Amino acid sequence: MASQLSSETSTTVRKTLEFVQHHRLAKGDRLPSERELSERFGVARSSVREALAVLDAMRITERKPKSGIFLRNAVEDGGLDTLVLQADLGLAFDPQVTRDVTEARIICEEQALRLACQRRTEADLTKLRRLLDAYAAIIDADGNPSDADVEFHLALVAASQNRILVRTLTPLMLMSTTWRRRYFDSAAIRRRSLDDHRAFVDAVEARDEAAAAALVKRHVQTAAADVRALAEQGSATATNTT
Amino acid sequence: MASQLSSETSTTVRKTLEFVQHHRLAKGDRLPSERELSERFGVARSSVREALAVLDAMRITERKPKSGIFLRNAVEDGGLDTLVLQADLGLAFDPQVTRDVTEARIICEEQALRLACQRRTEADLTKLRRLLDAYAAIIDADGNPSDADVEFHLALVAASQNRILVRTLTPLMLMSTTWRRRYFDSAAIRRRSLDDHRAFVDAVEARDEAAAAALVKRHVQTAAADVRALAEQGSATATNTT
DNA sequence: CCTACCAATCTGGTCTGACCAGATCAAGGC
DNA sequence: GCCTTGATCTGGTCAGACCAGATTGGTAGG
Repeated sequence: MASQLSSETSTTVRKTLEFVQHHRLAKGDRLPSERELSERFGVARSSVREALAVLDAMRITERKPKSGIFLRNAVEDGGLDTLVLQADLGLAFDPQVTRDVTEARIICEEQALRLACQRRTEADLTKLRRLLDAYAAIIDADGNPSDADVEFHLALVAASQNRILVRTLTPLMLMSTTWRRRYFDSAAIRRRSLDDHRAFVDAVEARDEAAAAALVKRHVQTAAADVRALAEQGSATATNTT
Repeated sequence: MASQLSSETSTTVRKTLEFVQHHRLAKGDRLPSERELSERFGVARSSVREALAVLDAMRITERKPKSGIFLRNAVEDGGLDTLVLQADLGLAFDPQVTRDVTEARIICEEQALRLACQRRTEADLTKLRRLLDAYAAIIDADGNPSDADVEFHLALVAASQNRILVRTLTPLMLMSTTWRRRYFDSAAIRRRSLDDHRAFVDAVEARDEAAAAALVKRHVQTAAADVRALAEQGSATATNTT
């Protein structure tokens, strides 16, 4: 969640998170008052309050009436939405986080694919083929397929007929793909990714659970390793991707 | 996420969701203007705007400047946070949703427990034993252990050393437990739940993956079945739990 | 010197009203 | 009938105000 908020609210959320990180605030610490934040950020208190409502809803902060604003979870310890928000904002990540995301994605996607093999409908297959074509069209036009990649993976999971799994994997996918946007710069990788996707659909169509499970494991792990290599390479010159 | 928002914001969020449901609004539909909502709900526009900021962040609505407020996802199609929010607000649920949540929980918790068997530390075991005692104390005092239940399950998952899995399961746990609050009214169920929890810790300590996996599957499925029975029983008199 | 109490101050919660600029739409001119 | 145009509506943002409870610092009493 938490993309494309109104500009002012979005920037205020960002500034607040940066404030927390910069001042090394931890769980339970108190933030400056709304009035001070509004002055510090150069926006009206109402704008600060909108940002705080978002942070509150994300369980990052807690506003105690007549008392103050307290950190509920450190930014590093927030919910998945917080992480997606951080990825959107281009903030840096603990390498451990990317490893955990990869592991979680493999767990959920593998089981989802197994279910998909059992339950996929003809409509699912049709949709997947269509997304496959769209994906191919994008890379033929030399575009960045990161959004199409998310859409495809989620459609694959949706074939499990479990909408909760889709919603669970959505933030994980969004995070990975934010990181992978640069990664898709390589034409070879785009092509390999498309081949993998085709193999997914074939396995699901053939109801071959074992093949699907093995494929997704390799696909995600390979991609994650490539991203990690790219990140380490990049971190020689820059600490984060802002 | 999205519990314990400030009272006004929370109720306004609720009213807005109810408005959407009541008027059968679908994706892309337009909501009344902020000014009209504020009048309709009897609160100031600033309060409406705070609620809309939350709904925006949850990707439920989209505010197009100078144009209007549009539904991005139908309430039924929102993210996990939306569902947790709905559960918090006591709104009704599609039975399919509870089934999907159960399935997703089993998938994630089973794999998390397997990892926990491999990676659990002494500190994890100490914490789990402590939570077990706290749980026992609560049911001895005839209290409702739903919060302790969430805490225990999440600690169990945390022993997998994968923080993303914890965050992924958090909303699923929160949802289940909101539903299960009534369910814990039965002393027999509270006792059985405690026994299950003890067995979890024993299996993780013994690093017995197969036992842990089987246990969690049975535990979650049994609980879900009981809740479903309770819900069907309750729905004879009331459609939802408001 | 320490404690207990009280008032000034600070804080979040909420409301009112205002201005801006772009989107929308209906009325009027061609 | 089509296009222009201006009134109107919308979200975005701001300033300032009041409330009531939490906090706190200083003072009076022990």
